[in-house]
Amino acid sequence: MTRIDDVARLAGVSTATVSRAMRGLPTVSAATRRRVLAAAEQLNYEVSPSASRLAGGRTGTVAVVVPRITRWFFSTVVEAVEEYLHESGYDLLLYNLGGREQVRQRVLRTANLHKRVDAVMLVATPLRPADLTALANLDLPGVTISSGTTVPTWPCVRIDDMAAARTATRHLLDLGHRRIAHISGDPDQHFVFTAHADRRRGYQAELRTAGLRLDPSLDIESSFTIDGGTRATAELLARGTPPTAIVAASDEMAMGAMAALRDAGLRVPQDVSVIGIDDHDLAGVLGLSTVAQPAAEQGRLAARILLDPLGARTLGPIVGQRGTGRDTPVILPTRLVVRDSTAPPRAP
Amino acid sequence: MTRIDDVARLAGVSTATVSRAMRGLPTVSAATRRRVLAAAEQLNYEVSPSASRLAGGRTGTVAVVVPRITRWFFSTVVEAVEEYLHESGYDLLLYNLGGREQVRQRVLRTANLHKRVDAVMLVATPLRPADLTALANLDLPGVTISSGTTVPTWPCVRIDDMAAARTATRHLLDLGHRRIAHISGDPDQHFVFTAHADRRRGYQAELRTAGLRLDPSLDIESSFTIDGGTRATAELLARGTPPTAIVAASDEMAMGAMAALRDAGLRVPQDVSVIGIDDHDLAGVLGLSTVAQPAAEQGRLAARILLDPLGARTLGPIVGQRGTGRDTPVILPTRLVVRDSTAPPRAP
DNA sequence: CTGAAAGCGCTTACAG
DNA sequence: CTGAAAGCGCTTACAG
Repeated sequence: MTRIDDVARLAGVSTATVSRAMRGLPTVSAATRRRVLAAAEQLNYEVSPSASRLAGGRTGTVAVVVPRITRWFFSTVVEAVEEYLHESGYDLLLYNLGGREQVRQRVLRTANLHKRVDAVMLVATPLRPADLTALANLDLPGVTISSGTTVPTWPCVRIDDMAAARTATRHLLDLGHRRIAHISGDPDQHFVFTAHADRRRGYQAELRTAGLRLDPSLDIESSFTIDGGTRATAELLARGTPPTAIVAASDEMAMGAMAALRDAGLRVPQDVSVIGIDDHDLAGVLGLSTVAQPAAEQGRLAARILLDPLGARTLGPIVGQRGTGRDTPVILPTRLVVRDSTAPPRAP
Repeated sequence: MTRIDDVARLAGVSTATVSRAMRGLPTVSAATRRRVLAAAEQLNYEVSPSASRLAGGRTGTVAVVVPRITRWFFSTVVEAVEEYLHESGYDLLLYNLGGREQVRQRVLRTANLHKRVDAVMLVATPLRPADLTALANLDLPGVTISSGTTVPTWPCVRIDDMAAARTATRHLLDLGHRRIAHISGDPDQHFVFTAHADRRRGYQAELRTAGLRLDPSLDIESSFTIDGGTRATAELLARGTPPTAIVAASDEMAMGAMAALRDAGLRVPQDVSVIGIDDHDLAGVLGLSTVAQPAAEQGRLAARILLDPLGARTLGPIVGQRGTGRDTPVILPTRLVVRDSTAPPRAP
């Protein structure tokens, strides 16, 4: 395997100069740089990451932490982040928490990360208060996606969860619904994660604005998954008169709800309207109305915010960015997408 | 940050002994090991990966290459692989090809990988013949998942694609269908990737076994996605009398087909039956009949086959494994799952 | 079973 | 703009 001194010899310079030229440092004359690059090319030389990391203290690697890569939001974010990182010359170390407490510990506790990566991205990762301080003390650049996760000194990219839920609820109100249920995630008291709470507040606020009373029996907590949607809806139906419409806190929950309604012999939207939040890849196939959130764009933007201060060769401005997210979160817009799962309630 | 000599000093041994003790080498006395581990614990010491890699030549990292992490099969495989790798002490470097030719080049061409990882896993990655030889010459352990990708010297884990398609087709025949269409992936002549070809052969073989003539107008090539399924089905319907049933080469294609049928005013299964292959997370919600393949298990198994020869602390035998995949592929079983998208054809 | 010493292949002050 | 030399923090023969 060719090493730096092979290139140095061929180019007739020192290894220090090769090192500088390869990294594009400005302190190398154009002619020398050309000679070095030609020699590297000719020898098919590639810098050894291990040696470079040990000597330089930088890893060229970013850790991306997601709860479950199999869910739409996370795989979509990771796809966008992977592209941005690789185009910027960074590697992506994937950590999929998958609900394993040990993994959370290992990943989030200090020592593990700061020797393997230059920066950390946390995607909608429920954190314990202790994790928060541990991360803030990590002395590593970081960024979070989604309001659920906020590390004191890290910038954050997200949507306005409360507004998204308000939009969904208002759509149903506009159609004439008055008996509107809400199914959302299950707030684990051990974790700091506010996305579902914000969505719930949006649903409630919009009903209040419309002058409606909140009916607690129409507001169900479950988990943020297809199966959670199914269970929440079954519970809802078991409680008596069904609502005429359901706001689900995610598209996956909405899909679970549609399945539960079908199993109960209720038609969507004739008997019950359903709306989600996300714009999942399959929302179109299912005819699911939803409030779309830009998952890939949140990923790209977060990647850029993370890499910029590292002096990475980042990829130009991103459309729609307002602010850097460093002091205040960057909030990306959502938008209502009406399909076939929502319609006016039947005349009584 | 504590280094190896801090630990050595505290434990009263040399750094060589600390190194050996930390890695669990057998050439350390129990008493010494205990002393070293206690010192490391006390100092909160963690080996520097960069230094360890440079000195030892091992990276403790595996590259996992997928075409698109957002698709069901790939995210499910990656989730299982991530768990196995991390439990075995390995890091996972994610490469999402995403159809970008440059990325394929960068990832698959020699120099890039062999300095950053100890091994490579390729998941259903269409390869050019030139890539195949490049990888075989990489001198790096590797494993592939799915018959689409076969690197000469690498073991392979997959299902029997032809048998899966036969099972799907036979189910429709058993229900009484005779006019059965097939929609599958688009074979790109530049790539070596045989999964769709194998599934097509299974469909055709089963029809022939039933004594039916093949009707080329019922066999459509499209892409392996939701959208591909929609387009293929629209094309099918545009060709005249619709079939009474469709075999889709993947669940995502089947979902696209269901959407296209609905848009055309045809009901599933009353007018047209649809069956897929996969058992996608959402197949249940959609009531989609399918031939299930064990994605997570293929991932786990491939990870194990990859790590075993590296002397990794692997995690015991995996149920259902037959052979090591080194000489002949490991073939995992599929099974028919009947839901609501398949039914007998209507009486004419 | 343990240690002294060389070496892995770079980057970085420092000096010029 | 360029080079000589030290050093990054480990692992690995080698010797005992």
